[in-house]
Amino acid sequence: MSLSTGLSRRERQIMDILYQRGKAAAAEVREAMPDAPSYSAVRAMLRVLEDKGHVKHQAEGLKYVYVPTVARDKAKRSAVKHLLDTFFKESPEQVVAALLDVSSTRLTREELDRMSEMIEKAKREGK
Amino acid sequence: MSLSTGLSRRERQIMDILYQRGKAAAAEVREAMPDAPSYSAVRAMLRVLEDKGHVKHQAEGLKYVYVPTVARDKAKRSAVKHLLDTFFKESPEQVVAALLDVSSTRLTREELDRMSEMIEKAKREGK
DNA sequence: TCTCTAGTGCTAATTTTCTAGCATGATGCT
DNA sequence: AGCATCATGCTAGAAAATTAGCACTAGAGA
Repeated sequence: MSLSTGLSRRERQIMDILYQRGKAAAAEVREAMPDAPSYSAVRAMLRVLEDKGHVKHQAEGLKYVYVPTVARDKAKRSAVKHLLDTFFKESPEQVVAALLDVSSTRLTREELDRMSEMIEKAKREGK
Repeated sequence: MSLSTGLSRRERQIMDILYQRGKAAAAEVREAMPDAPSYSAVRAMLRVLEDKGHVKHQAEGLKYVYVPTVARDKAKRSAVKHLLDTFFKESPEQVVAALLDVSSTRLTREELDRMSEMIEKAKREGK
């Protein structure tokens, strides 16, 4: 089942954090969670996620570090798809508007240039 | 609490559907749900969502039609923000790459042009 | 060595989510 | 009128998620 519809509330929070950071130990995950529950609770949920196959762990030094099993890229793609389906079905180009809107202060000239270039490339290829 | 982190699995599914369609009756919501549960179950969840303040209902003809309380625009914006935080923190321009990738077949020349135009505008203004 | 700290595994119990089912009222048809 | 259909409100119970707590091990320092 898809990440966006198959996970419980807490599980989703945890997966989001793991995708943000790439990997994280239980304590780290806990700190990043909204309304953080107990450390035990977080560990238990990580174990459940591991049972379900959504994360795996590696021993790193003395502690466990958790990593999503489905590659960041794949998850990213399906997140974008889900966003499109939910909010931008009629007008995908509006994603760009939203992007400019949400992160206006952060976008540098270089980033904007790279965006232009990608679109120009798509035009050339699509033609 | 934010839509993306505050809702249970089923509640989130329902909200997604309502945002997709703008509004929907219980039966409609049910049909659109993955692993659709019983009709009663859906109605119960809509009631809970209404208690929590996430949706409201209007009588339309004989039946109830449910609508999200937070405006589509606001929800859209926060969904984009969440996507950025989770997957595109370092390189927001990659959203465009993902967009082109995911929906490559669907994008028309006109849509690409509009995207270009938005970016050019941002460049002019940001300069 | 003894003790403190920081990890782990496990489990029981609470809370929330999720579900089905029943009773009721309105509409439309024969 | 009598009946089928489709809507609603409500509630009890099952299932899943969420949580805390206890027992244990390894390493560091006095």
